[in-house]
Amino acid sequence: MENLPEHFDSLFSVDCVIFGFDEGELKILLIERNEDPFKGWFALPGYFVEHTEAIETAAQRILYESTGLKGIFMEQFYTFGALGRHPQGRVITVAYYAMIRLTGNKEVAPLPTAHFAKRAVWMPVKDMPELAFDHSRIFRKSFEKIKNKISYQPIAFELLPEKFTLTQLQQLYEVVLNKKLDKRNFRKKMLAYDILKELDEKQKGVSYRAAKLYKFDKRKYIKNFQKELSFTR
Amino acid sequence: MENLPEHFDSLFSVDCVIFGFDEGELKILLIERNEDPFKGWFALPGYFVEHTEAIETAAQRILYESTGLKGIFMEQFYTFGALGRHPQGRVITVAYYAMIRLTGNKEVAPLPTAHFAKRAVWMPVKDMPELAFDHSRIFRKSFEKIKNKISYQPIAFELLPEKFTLTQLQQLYEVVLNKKLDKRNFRKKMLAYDILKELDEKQKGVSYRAAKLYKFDKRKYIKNFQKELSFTR
DNA sequence: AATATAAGGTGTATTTTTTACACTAAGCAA
DNA sequence: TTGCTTAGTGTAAAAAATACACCTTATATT
Repeated sequence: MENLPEHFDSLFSVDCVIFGFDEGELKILLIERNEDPFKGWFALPGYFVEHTEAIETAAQRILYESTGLKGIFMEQFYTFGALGRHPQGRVITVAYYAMIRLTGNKEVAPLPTAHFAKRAVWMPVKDMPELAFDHSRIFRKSFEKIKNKISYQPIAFELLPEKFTLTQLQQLYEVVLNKKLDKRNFRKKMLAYDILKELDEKQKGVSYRAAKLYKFDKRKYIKNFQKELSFTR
Repeated sequence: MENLPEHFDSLFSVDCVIFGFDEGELKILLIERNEDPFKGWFALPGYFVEHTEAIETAAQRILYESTGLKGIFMEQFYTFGALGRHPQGRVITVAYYAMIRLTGNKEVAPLPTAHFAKRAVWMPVKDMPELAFDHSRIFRKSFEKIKNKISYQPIAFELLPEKFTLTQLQQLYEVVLNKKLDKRNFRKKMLAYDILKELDEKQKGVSYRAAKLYKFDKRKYIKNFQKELSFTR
């Protein structure tokens, strides 16, 4: 790096908040740290960005190395750079979030090369421990973000299995928004948006009347909505 | 910085998008660069963050040095780190925006010590030239942001003089949202929110019937709204 | 076979919000 | 006094949101 003043150099990193939804619970992906500082603590999957890689690329790489999840599209939501946030010096971290379906992604583990992570776990949001560094704060901010976003963008479907019931969808909204919704109104509204495809298929393996399955219909969504959605009430 | 790998070091900077509203026009604050790269180009006020300062602090300092504006509260909205964004090497930039009233802030100029900036200008958004680095992109993203935010948060008032008419307020919404609003519906809705204080005072110096002046009433706003606003339609 | 259980699935009336739409009033200038 | 320009106002119709309760269906149990 020529012509640029040296004393401005800093380290920077990415941290990933990955949301999943399973058995009616919202979960996020954590690693247990294997290195100081905060050895033994839970933390968001994250690490330093290489000098020659794009931030998004780094986020994907680091998520893969620390949890085995590959090719997850994440959205940047905030950059944290408070002076004291890293005990060893100035580290600025760019935070990303993603919502993924747990089906097929339940087994998570760091690559053997990821010396900084001992293991990876899906942690229910309601049982969240205090996290390393300022990661608790980062998590809270990401949660605010998705809470807001789920109200007007169809991101809930990313958390559900490809085929889902309206009740599952409603439960997800209820968990994220932290409020009870009226079943009839919810269904009426959701179906009126005309972004779901009703399948000729029913739920299986339940010990009561099986519900119809639906898919999110991306084509319909794109066609119907350059306008705004509101999934909140 | 001990124990941390050296090859991760990068430079990082802040860039500021400062919005103003004057004579019915939305403007943003630019500097003309006085140094290579992009010498002679317009750019967003921005510079490198020092190793020992918080990012927000840096944003305030740099805005002050490059334009003379002091104590402006800015909100972070995105971090740009594409590999090729700075011709001299890897620079990650944290972008901030603010909306300020132009009254009393029309005269802007870099401090003599700010060698990188030749002059500062309020540029109408509609006349925006191509900017240095990826600043055009940063600007576009900030504009999306405020367009969205003005629809549900009372940030418009920050752009207006302390005392303003409803027509001025409406014009501002029309400029930002880029659509015509109905006068009666706009007023009805705005007054119904009950966040304005009607003053015993009228516009002065106009060559037609003078309009009533209003103030944004922050106390009322806080009292009335933990619910959501919608200023859009 | 009958019954119990548990969730699935549905409709309507009321209220609230949004929209569309056009004229009179006031103040200044000529 | 007249003309010009913007301020200021109301209502009806449509759309969206809300509140609310019962019957249906599949499975499990006896």
